Amino acid sequence: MRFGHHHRRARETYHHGNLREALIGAARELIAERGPAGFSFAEVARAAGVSPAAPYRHFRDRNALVAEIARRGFELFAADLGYAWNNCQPNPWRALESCGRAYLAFARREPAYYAAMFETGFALEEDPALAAAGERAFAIFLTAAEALSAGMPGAGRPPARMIALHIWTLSHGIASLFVRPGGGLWRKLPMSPEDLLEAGVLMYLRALSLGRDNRPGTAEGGA
Amino acid sequence: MRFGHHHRRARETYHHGNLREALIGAARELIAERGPAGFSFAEVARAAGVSPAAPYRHFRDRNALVAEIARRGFELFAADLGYAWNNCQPNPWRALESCGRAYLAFARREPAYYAAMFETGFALEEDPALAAAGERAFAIFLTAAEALSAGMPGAGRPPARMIALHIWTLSHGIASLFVRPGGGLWRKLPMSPEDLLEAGVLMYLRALSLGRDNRPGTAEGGA
DNA sequence: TGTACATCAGTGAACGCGCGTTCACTGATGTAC
DNA sequence: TGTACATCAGTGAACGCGCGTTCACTGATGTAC
Repeated sequence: MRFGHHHRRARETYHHGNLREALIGAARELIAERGPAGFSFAEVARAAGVSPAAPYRHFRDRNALVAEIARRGFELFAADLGYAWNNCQPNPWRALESCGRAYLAFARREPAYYAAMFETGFALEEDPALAAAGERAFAIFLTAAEALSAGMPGAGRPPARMIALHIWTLSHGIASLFVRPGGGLWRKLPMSPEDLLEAGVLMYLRALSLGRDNRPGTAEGGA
Repeated sequence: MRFGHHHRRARETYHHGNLREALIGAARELIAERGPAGFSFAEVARAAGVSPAAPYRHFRDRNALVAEIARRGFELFAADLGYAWNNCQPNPWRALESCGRAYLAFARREPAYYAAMFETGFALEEDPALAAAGERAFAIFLTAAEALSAGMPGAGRPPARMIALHIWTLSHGIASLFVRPGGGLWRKLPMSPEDLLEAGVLMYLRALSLGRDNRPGTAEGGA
């Protein structure tokens, strides 16, 4: 416990000293390269320069390792979103849109975390720590939506939770299809994902600033 | 070529007679159960009751099989969307929203196709047939958006392609997070995915039926 | 400051297993005559 | 209608490989005295 609890340089000594972190780092690189299903437990041990039995001292199995990465991803994501929200500055709708942009930025900047969080098909509900971290991230969107909602005309306004869900899911759809390389089917997007998102959020919020009376389709004889 | 080209009952004979289809069927079941990465080429052969070498007569490798399933998925998806659009009846915005609903319905009804299409992390741009099938599906959204756009006030109206992208990505985000079991982190959704989507589309189209002057944030002193 | 000891992170050898892929083969099918 | 033949879908045995997991072990660390 003197200074850092272990040698910094690690390796060269029998004990690694920081294997848990090294495993997570190696797994992140492998996920970024080949996706969350693209590597084995043995491989991540090899990448960390350690025997195939060593990881069992730190993670029950491969899934536990990926789940831990997803958990950290959500923590980091929540921090990013909090920063983007920026205490509701300069105004509520800019702050909310900024959260959407942070979603895209995160998908671009942290492909490994993003993949672990959203592309594993996990039974996430069974991991309370992971679910809680996810909740914390979503809570930022909710806070932003509440701040926005508070200054809007009441009639026909959806609940803040729904507003948060709309912006979240729109951001998620754009990130999944146009930011992540896997969704790269749609390369011919005639604008940046950020512009697509901004335009969508702008439209959405424009409607939000109105009462309920203005239904679409009126001009076309909507049912 | 007399009637069906081969025996119906198949097996019991040396030649399978319809192995290609049988492999696709077996793979679809395995994907639905365990995800697009959750089975081996040998396993799908076993499921089809055939030796592990047999699939090589029909697919170059596992990826080619999954790609073929994705391709068929997009064809089926395009058909569903066409049906949902229903020739712009009863009116343009209902028709477009109906396409969004079809997106959710497809994700729910065809988990295997959906997973093969969107959850493989494929290098899809390298498979022209697959890319073309994806384009055909998106084209329905585009047609629906164009029909809608044609009857709207021109000022501040985004291009039809952008409208189509907004509804597509919103539908995709909701389907990925709330319809697919893997996204099941968010089980506490206080409404059905369909209602969430409908509300979002409604908001969006409400803004669409206005001119550009009504910017959000006006009441809050938007920048 | 020095020694004995408990702890536990990492070792390396071992196991059985299923996978991907190849190969020469076999036998059912359809067709030419 | 019958026979010979070309085709090619499916066989099954074989290969080397890496994986997941276990186990008794080893040796570095920190601590009690």
